Amino acid sequence: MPYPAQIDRDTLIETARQLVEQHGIEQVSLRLVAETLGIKAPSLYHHVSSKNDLLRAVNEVTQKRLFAMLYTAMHDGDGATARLLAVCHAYRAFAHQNPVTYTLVYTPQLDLHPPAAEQEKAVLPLQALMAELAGEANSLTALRGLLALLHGWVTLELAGQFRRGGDLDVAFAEAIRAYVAGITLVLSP
Amino acid sequence: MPYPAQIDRDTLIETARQLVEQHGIEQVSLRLVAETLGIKAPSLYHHVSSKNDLLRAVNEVTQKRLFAMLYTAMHDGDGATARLLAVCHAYRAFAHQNPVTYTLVYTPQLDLHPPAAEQEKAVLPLQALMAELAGEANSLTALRGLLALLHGWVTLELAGQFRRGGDLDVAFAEAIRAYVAGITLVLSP
DNA sequence: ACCTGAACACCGTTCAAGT
DNA sequence: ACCTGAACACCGTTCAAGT
Repeated sequence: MPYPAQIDRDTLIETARQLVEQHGIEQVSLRLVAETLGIKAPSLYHHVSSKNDLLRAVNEVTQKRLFAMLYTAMHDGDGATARLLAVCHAYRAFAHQNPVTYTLVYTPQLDLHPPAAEQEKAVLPLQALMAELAGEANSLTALRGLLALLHGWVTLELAGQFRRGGDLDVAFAEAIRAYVAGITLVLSP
Repeated sequence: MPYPAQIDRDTLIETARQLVEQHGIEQVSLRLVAETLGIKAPSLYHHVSSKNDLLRAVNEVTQKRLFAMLYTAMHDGDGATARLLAVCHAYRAFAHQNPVTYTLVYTPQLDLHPPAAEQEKAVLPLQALMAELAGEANSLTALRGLLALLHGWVTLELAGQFRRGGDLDVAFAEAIRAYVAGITLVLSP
């Protein structure tokens, strides 16, 4: 017979997301998530099919939030280069504000990735911006290199691999500007 | 009284490394590692202090093997640019050949990283190469950007984020050449 | 329809006991 | 000095039983 639902899928996902970001992925068990919601672990299986399914949903949310930030930033400044730099700084800021969940999205070898189709759609406005700098034909390559530089930079930063001093804000801006200058030079339309 | 040691630390680490690479990090339990070595799980604690300690040791080995490959490649070709491109291709090849253990080295949020001092020493010859292109004063920034681009590219590739077609070998080479051209331009001595 | 208690097979880790 | 069996507290997951 009917039973008043105590949680729904979205609050479950959001609770899990916050717990992961706060305590780290290792500390988050289904029992902890359930307890935070005031129910028991087996009940979670009415809303997600497995822990992996839950984490995959968390990653989808993280990715959506990231790209939302990027597209907000994309309207800052005049000209393609200025808008691109704003996007890059927004990207890095997001990773710094969400170190655990950001890392989780792009950690390979665990099939926790959001569906590829989602990712592909989300990235199109950014590719259009690259097309302005490197030409239509080279926009995909230019985009891939940019994403690699952004992701690699913040990941190594978060992994504590950039600890030899220097102003990382300045260095990041320089590395980005070098890459952007390079693609307009090497790949220019 | 004395007891003939059946394993030593190095064979333990190497066995764990191969199991992780073969079966993925999730599938590798201490009981499996022990069984592979013909002993029982509790015995492992005579050689490592915890599973994390073991994985950290595996990561040290992976990092040493990676940089060994890079420095072999560094002697290929004449001129700083050619040698740098050889290093970049060696880096990517290593990641493709060791997808799981490579990923594990640079996965943040789990304190599995090799001691920072090791990393810093290993990277010096590569920094010297960057100094030839971008000048001594900018070599650290240029190095960080290069490592970011390399790590980001292979990670996104391994995470299945570059699935929209195109020749990834060519695109990788172009992205690297764009960055190298950019640093000599923007950061030049 | 949703939630629970009890149970399953696993896990990392500890430790007294064996050789 | 090294290895083992038994045990501990945990984990994800299943399922019959409750409302």
